[in-house]
Amino acid sequence: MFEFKILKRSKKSRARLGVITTPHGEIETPAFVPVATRATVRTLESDEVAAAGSQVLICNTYHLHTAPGEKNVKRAGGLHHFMQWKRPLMTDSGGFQVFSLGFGKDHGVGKILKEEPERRIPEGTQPTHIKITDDGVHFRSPIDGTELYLSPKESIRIQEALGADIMFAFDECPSPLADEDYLHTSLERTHRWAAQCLKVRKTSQALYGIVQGGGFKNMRIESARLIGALPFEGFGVGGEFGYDKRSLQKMLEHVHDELPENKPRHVLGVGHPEDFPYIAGAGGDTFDCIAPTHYARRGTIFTSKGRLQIRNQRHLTDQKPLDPTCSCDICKTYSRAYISHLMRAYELTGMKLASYHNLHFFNAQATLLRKRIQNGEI
RNA sequence: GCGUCGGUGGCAGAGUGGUCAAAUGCACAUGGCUGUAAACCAUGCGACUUCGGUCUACGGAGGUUCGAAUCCUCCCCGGCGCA
Repeated sequence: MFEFKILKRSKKSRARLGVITTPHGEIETPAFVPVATRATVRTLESDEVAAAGSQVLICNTYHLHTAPGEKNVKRAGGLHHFMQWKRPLMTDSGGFQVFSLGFGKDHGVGKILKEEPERRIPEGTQPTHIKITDDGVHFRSPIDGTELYLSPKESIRIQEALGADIMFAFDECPSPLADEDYLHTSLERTHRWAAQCLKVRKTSQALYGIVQGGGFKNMRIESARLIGALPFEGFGVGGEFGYDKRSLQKMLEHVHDELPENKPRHVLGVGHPEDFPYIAGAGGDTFDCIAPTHYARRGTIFTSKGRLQIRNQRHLTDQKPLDPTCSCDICKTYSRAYISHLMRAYELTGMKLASYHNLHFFNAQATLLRKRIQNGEI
């Protein structure tokens, strides 16, 4: 059972309000999707993640395959039961790890660049620690060196064992440093893999195809047409899109214009609070980002007035909540002084309180986003 | 009182004649982080600067030396031991 209903289309933009129905309930879209890589939104219990307003999480095939292994997850009754999360779940395919553990690690870059690089990765180059072939990817765990192989078939097999409501096709998330020829070859491979994923699937779990194409409009459009024509239940848009928010927005618009409009679109790995309006405005329905929890553990608090480095000494005497306008349990209960103290003392509770607040903030921003679309503001 | 060891930047702690504005760690500050390799990474951290340097600093005061955080003398302070 998988369904996407569009409740309202914006007259101002490509934004739409919708509901995705899954075996584990509904997702009001546009929705923010917290990242639970290893079957946990770090530092938080599943019911806390739900209490913070999260509708759906995305777990990771590569990491769960590494530990504890899909067999153990299946034995535990599947991901939902394993982590005691009762709402919808997605699993990312491991395609991002092709980048993050490959060229990303080699060059110390994330998938988003700020400016044009001096050198680009030519076609035919292999990352240092992993090997990308026509059929799949040979990984080596950066933690213990364990060898690991993922392919469309393997990824789908694992994702089916994990049992999330929504799976993603196995792709290559290309490095933002890849040159045009590299991207062409990679895109072709990702397209071939997409068809293979569809072919080998055995369950009724929804499967999203992934559009790539880097910062090249023609490749993005080509990819969107090709992937969009395949019988996926929805679509992910991955990789990088250029050097600024504006080009990201434009590229999303081009891609979404080519995708079937009655199916949900997920923007992979993008979603700082300031990104929400244009992601939705470009026609995105769901989007995930590690930012709330990732930043929280480093002391960066997201607030209605921007970011806050809670570890700074000055907060030690500040009795205000993290965000005076926030309605979360943390802001109702604890002061900046307390959380600053905990973070400075490396107390785990500090990371947890910060994570909860940030997560709540992101979810609240998504709620606000829906309201604004409803009101015709976006 | 005698003996002995020691007093170095916000803290801890290297250095024991020039290559020392002084290792390293912590603390602090700034920047980065967008499908989690990440409770992480990078930079700065005496003052002034035309960024080439200049000045002030290693308990205090003198001294030796071309040159002292480093050697000598006295003083102050602390640990330990003996009275």
